Amino acid sequence: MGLSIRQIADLAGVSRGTVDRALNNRPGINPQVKAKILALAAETGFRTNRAGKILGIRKTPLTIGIQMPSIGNEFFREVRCGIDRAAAELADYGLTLSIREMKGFSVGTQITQIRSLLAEGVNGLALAPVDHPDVIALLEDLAAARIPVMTMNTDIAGGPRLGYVGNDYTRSGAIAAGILGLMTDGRPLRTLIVTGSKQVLGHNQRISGFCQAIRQRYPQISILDILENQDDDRRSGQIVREALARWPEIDAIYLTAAGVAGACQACQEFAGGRQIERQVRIVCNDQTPGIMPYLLDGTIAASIGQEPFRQGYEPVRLLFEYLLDGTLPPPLTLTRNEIMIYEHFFKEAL
Amino acid sequence: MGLSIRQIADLAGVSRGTVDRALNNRPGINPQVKAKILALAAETGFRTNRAGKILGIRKTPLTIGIQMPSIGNEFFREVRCGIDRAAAELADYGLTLSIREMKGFSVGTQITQIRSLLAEGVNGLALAPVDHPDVIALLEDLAAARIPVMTMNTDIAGGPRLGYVGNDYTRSGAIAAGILGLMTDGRPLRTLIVTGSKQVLGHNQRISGFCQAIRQRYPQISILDILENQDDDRRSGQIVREALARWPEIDAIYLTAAGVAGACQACQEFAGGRQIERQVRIVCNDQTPGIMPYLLDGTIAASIGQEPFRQGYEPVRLLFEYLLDGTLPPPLTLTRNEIMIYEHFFKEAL
DNA sequence: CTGAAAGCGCTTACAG
DNA sequence: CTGAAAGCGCTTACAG
Repeated sequence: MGLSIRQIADLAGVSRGTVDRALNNRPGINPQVKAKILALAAETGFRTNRAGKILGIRKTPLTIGIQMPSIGNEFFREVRCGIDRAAAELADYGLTLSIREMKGFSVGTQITQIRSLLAEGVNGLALAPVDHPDVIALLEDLAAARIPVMTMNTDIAGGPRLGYVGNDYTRSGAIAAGILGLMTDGRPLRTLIVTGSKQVLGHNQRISGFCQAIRQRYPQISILDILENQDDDRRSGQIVREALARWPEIDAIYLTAAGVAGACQACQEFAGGRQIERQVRIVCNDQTPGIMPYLLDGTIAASIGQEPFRQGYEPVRLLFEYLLDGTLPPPLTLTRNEIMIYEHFFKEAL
Repeated sequence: MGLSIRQIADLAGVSRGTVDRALNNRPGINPQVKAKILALAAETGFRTNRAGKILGIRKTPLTIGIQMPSIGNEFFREVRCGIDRAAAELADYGLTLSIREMKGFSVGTQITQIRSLLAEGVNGLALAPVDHPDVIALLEDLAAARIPVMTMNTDIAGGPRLGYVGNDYTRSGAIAAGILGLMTDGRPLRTLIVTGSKQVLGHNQRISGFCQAIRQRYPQISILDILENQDDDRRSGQIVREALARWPEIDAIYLTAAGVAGACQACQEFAGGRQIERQVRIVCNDQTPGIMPYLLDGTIAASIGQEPFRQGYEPVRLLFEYLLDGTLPPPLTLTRNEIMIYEHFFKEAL
C-alpha cells in the first residue's frame, strides 16, 4: 500500500492540512512549502487514496449532469441503462446524477437543458452534443469555467471536451462492407445505401468507411445509389420500395442509421410479390426492439452494434474518476463494433 | 443518501458496535437485540456504505487468489490484463491479489497452487478449473470453508462455485455455423471441423452448437469429419493437409480451439500448389497473435472472440464486491461472442 | 453481551 | 500562511 497524507506530512514536517492544500491546489499556502511537498509526493510516488477521499468529501458530494436526446429513442434506452448502472455503483462513493432528456436533436433545448444543469451546480457533464456553433460556443464557456465535459455517442468536431465514448463510425461502415464481402465470395453485389441524413457526420462517416473498404478489398461490390430516409420508417419503406421497383436487381441494402423496420417490410413485400427465392441482403446497425423481429426471421443478415450500455456507463465513470482525483480519461474510448447475426439471439435448441 | 450505521444505532437505542455485530453476523450479541436491529435495517432499507467499510477494514485487507494455466498461453495473456486492471482499480479499496500461474492443464499443479494460496490466507479465489474429480473435491472443501470461488473461462460441471465468467461455448459454435451460413447463400458447403480435444467440454459444446445451428437453419452445410489437433499447430497442419488431400472439395474449416496457424498454413500451401481460385473458408476463435496475420491476409474469414479481458476483470471485481458486503454475483456471466473480420483491424485507409 | 474509544485516509471549518 | 480538531461511515480491540 502507498503512503498516506499523514506520512507525507511527517516527512515534510508540516501538518496534514498543509499537505492537503499543496496537493489540491488550494489557496493560502507558501509557494516554497508547496513546492517541497509536491516534490516529496512525486519522489515517494504518493497517490491520494480514493476511499479516504470519498469519505472526506462526503459533506460536499459530487454531481454529474447528463443531457441527451433519449426521449422516444430506442437506442438511447440502452445508453440510459449504462448511466443508471454507473449511478448505482457510484452512489456509495458519493456520486449523484442529474439527468435531462429531450426528444430529437434540438439545439435550443440542448442549450437550455445544459444551462439548467449548470444552474444546479453540477461538477461535470456528459452529453450527446448536437453539432452546432451555439453548442460548441457553450462548450467553450464550460471549458473556461473548468467544468469537464464528456461527449457520448457523438463527438463534437474540434470542440473542447475531456473525452469521447462512442462508436468508430468509419470502421463501422467498413465492417458493413466486410460482411457483404464475406457473403459474395467474389460475385458481383449491387448495393443500395440508405442513410439517415447527409447532414449527420456519423452517417457520412459510415458511408465513407463502407466505400473505402469496397475500394480496398471488394471490387465486386457496386453502389447503386445513396438515399436518405431521415431516420423515419415510413419514408424508409417508401424509398426502398421505389428503389426495388427501379432496380429489381438489387442484391443488398446497407442502412447507416434508423428506419430499418420500414426497409425490411418493403423488402419482404417485394420478395413476396415477386415470388423470388433470391433475397435482398440487409445489413444495418444496432439492436433496437424494432429490428429484432427481422433479425430473427432472417430478413436482416447482420446488424452492427456499438455497445450502447458502455456509451452510458463509461462517461459517468470516467468523469467521476476525473472529478475525484484528476485521473484523465483517454480522449477517445471507441466502443466495439459488434457484428450480430441470427445465432446471437436464437434460443430454440440451446 | 442512505442511513448510516450510527443512525441505525440511535434508532435502535444501542451503540454502533452492536449494530456492527448484528449486521455482520459477529458473535457475542443478544439474539433479541440482533433481530431488532436487523428488522430495523431491513425496513429502513439500510445498505452498508462501501467507502466507509473499505476504510474501516483497512488494517485487515482483502486478498484474492488467482490460479490459471496462463504460462505460454496467448489467450490467457489478455485474461491476465483484465486481472491486472481490476487489481489496479481496486488497490485503493484495499484489495490485494496473489497469482499462481501454470503451464498447461495439470491437475496436480492446480491443486498444489490452490493449496498454497489457501496457506497464504486468501479470502477468495478465481480460477480456470481443470475438470477433474480431485479439483472438484477441493472446491467442495473450499465451499465448506466458506471461501468463495469464481470460475473463469471454463466452468466446473456441478461443482460448487459462486459464479462463472466466460464464453457460452454452445452459442459460439452456433455462431460459427451462422457465419458459414451467411457465406454460402444456400449453396452446399462441405465443412471440416478441427477440434482441440474430444475430452474438453468447451470444445465439444462448440461442436454441438455448430451442429444444432446447421440442423435448424443450414441444411446446405455438411460436415465431412471431426478431427483432433490437440491444440497443437504442427499436428493441426498435418491433419488439415491430409484432409485436403483426401477431400479436395472441402469448402470450409471450423476450428473450435487452438492450432489455427497450422491449419492456415496447410490451406495456403494447398491453394498455392493447386493454383486454385476457390479458397477454403476458415472460421476460428479468439484473437491471439498467432492468428492475426491470417486474419489480415484473408486466410481466415472470421474469428469469434470471447472478451478475454472481461474474463479476467469481472471475476476479481465480483469477488471483491462479494467479500466486501456480500453482494452475490450472477451465477453465469456469459461474455459476448464477438465476430471479428478483417475490417475490425485494417488500418490503411481509416 | 454491550459500549466507548481509537483508527482507516482524507477534507473542512476554525483558530491563530 | 499554518496547525489542531472534528468529521465522513465503518471496524477493531479493549473495558466492563
